[in-house]
Amino acid sequence: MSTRDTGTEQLIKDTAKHLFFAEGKLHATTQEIADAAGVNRTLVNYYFRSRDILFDQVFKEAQEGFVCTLDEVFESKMPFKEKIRNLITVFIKETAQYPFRQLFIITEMNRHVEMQAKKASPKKVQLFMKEVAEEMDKGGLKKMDPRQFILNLFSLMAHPFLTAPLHKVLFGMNDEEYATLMEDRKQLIYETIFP
Amino acid sequence: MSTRDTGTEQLIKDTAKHLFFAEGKLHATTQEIADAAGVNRTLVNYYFRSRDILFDQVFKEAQEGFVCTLDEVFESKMPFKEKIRNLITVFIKETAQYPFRQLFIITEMNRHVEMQAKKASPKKVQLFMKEVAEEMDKGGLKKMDPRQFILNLFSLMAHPFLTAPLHKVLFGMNDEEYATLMEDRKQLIYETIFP
DNA sequence: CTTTTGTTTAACAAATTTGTCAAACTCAAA
DNA sequence: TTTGAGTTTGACAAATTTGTTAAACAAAAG
Repeated sequence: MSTRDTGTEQLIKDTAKHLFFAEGKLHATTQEIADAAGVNRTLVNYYFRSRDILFDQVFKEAQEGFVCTLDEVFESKMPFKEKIRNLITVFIKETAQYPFRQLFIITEMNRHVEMQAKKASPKKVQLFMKEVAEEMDKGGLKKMDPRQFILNLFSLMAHPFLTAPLHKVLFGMNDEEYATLMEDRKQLIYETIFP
Repeated sequence: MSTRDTGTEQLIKDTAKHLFFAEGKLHATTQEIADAAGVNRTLVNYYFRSRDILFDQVFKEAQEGFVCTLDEVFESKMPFKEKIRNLITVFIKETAQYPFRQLFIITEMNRHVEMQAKKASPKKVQLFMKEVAEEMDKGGLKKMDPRQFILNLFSLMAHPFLTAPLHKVLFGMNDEEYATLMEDRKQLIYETIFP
């Protein structure tokens, strides 16, 4: 079966990603996705057979995209501090665009409990943890369990985006003001990690 | 209408909270809630009229419970550092029990966009921000936008619980090991905040 | 014991969401 | 222009989830 590529398949997938990751509509219906994409709902079935398959594809790509982005940073050969600064920049840029992507990954992991076991590709994580540990030995970093360091780093980067609606209310800020606050965090996180 | 109080109404509500906040089943169906509670599904309608009303009640109580817990800490008269240490202890204890509560609040806020405006009771937040600013002036705290400090604090406390399933896989840890890691974080967060 | 009132249950109806199918359509190739 | 493969659409069927009703049940009141 050849294809004419009207771009519809990609449009549906992109729209789904936008609803899930950017707007946080974690359980959007096929009708909502189709409406947002401006196409007939049936096309979701035509291109993806079922809602679940669309979800699975989006989920898979989300996970891969996330991992890829991080791998590029992790694998680059540069001094530790540079690498972290780079990570912060890249991560915050990505998260600003898709603040709910991790959330989606997490809630989907909750639904498919069975797959929690297999995925584990901890090699690169192990490698990064080793790098962190070495930096601690060198004295460039406060000594602690490297996993705690990683948790700190990702918490500081990701959480303010997840909780944006909450904090906008609490702080009485509009979208633009909050975006500025997030931009300022890049430097701040760096300074918090490296006092 | 008087009541005989068989405890069923409370049981349903508690079960819903457990599914939502502890297990992260953010969009559990009434049947799933009833099953988990071991009661007939119809009772959900008998006691709460509709699924939405149950959701709203649970959401409201979640929000109030969360705010109450924090208020007690914020309003206590004690030195700043003590207050923070107290906050960390209380918050982590609560979050360990209900790791997805904030998540629920956030995703529900996304659904009812209209109510984002009204809720704002920023008085206590303002007060706490002022307290943070004073502590910075005194030199007990690195100078920064108080909002950033608050974001840091809550990110460090909350996010590792939200992302627990993800990090258990990445670090290859079981539930117990991860719980220990979380317990250790209390002290670590304190030291990160007050270098 | 009977009645009354509140609770629980099962069967049914309504609403929502998803999946299927055939017909209509579009565009490139023959 | 005609054909044909892929695409889009609307109508319909199936599945899932929610809401309603009447009858069965349980416990306190009379």
